[in-house]
Amino acid sequence: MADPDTQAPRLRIEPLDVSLGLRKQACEAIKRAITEMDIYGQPEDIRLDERQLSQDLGVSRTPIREALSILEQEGFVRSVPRRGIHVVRKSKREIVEMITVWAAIESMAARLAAGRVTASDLAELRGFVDAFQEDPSGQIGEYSDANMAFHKAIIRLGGVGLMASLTETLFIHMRAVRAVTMTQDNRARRSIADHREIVAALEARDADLAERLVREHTMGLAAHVELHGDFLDAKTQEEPRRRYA
Amino acid sequence: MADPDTQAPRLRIEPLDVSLGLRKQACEAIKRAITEMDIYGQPEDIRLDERQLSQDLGVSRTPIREALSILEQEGFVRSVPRRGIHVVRKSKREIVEMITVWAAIESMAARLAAGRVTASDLAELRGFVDAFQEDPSGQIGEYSDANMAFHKAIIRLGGVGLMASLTETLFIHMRAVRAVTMTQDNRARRSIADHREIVAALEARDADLAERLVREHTMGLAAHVELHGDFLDAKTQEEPRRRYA
DNA sequence: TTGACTGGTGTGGTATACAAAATACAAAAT
DNA sequence: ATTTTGTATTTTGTATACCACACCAGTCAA
Repeated sequence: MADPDTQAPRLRIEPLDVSLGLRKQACEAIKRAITEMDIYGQPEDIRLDERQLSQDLGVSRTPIREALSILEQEGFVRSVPRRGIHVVRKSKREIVEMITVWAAIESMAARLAAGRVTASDLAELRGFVDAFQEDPSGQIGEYSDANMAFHKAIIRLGGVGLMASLTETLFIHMRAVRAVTMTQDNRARRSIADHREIVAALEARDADLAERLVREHTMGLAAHVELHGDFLDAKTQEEPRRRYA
Repeated sequence: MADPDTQAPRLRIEPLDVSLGLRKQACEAIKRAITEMDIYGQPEDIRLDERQLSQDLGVSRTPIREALSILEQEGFVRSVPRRGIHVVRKSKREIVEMITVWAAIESMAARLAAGRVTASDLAELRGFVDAFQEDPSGQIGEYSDANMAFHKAIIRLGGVGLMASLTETLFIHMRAVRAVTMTQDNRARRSIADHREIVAALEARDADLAERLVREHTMGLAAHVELHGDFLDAKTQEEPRRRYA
């Protein structure tokens, strides 16, 4: 009798989301605005004005600040006391580190998934690769989405929810990078081939192989960024000179 | 007199920590209080009162709330709108998931470290294991610290800073668990043996072996918690009955 | 002309006040 | 006696006002 929802058929009333936190809404809105903006496009760093945001979103500064706190903790913005809040521009090194962590997590997920995948799981994975020809150069945008979905699926199939939530943030940060790297060096084409191998390894329930393939696949991206990702650091804008230090 | 710091070499005055963000201080203070408290000791969930905290710490509610936002994002507390803020009690499953992610990250770190470690790094690692006899049962407390330091060192030697910051939070969460599991099943003794093997693998620059050993070592802890960690879920306190659904 | 100082302005940090919501308690009715 | 409902209290969420500090520009002096 502990769960009133299952004991009798009653009105199915979903809790109205209006009380689901005004700060979360602000957080989502700002995060969306940040991710949709091409951070690495313009060289000057983007500054966020709390008062501007508050009157843009129609709420007071308080929820804005709480949202920005969360965003800072997630690494999207950086707040220097009394100096303002800036959208962070990840350095090449930071991107490479994020990819490395991603590789660590997803390869472990692949290992775990090898002992758990069902036939329908495998079918789903194949759907992400078979929808494209050997050379998806003509449909980079679509393939980028399918690629993302493939990797997310691997992580999900590992069965460890924490992996999914941790990589969520990593993926968002790398959104801007993926679009560029995908077009370079025939990466999309190689990516498909790698993915096919990974699915095969999972189908064979070969945990060691699946882990190795995923790791090498993703670390390949890391190496690629290490080599060709200098555009990330290129236009490093110097701070306008700080009074201290 | 606008720029006192660069004008002349004078007293090395570090900026008053009060200006270094009052919210960070509150965050640290609350986090410390949480980690030092034995969460799994008493069955009822610990509720945090904003006003109580604000007058305990001598600041207003605003920085407290921002600190709690961060702590929630880090998974230490959970804030249900209009219902209060509670210290989270990790379930067995969540602990196992955290250990799994830890294993993923640290095994990758070990792989990377195998190609980077210097002689002094190895000496440092040996210091953490050689300080104890084969059976450190008599000094569980000290060994637990050394054990933690060993794993942190592995991650640090991987050279990926992001790994260190990500696992930092994981380690804090598992603090309470480690103390218990360490005494069970001769784990401390086995732990030392495993660590010696890991150091040997790193010394041999065997990346595959180092990765595997670290993974199996840590996943062994996961399996152990899976088996014997029921005390985590045992006293699951029911909420005092909510008016809605 | 150039340097420093000094005010002004704008921004973020903090505190407080107010409103909304949920729980607890009590009273009344069945 | 128990349950339900209304009220009061507690507590969170939001808004606003104020303050401190950083930057900037203008001015004065060397």
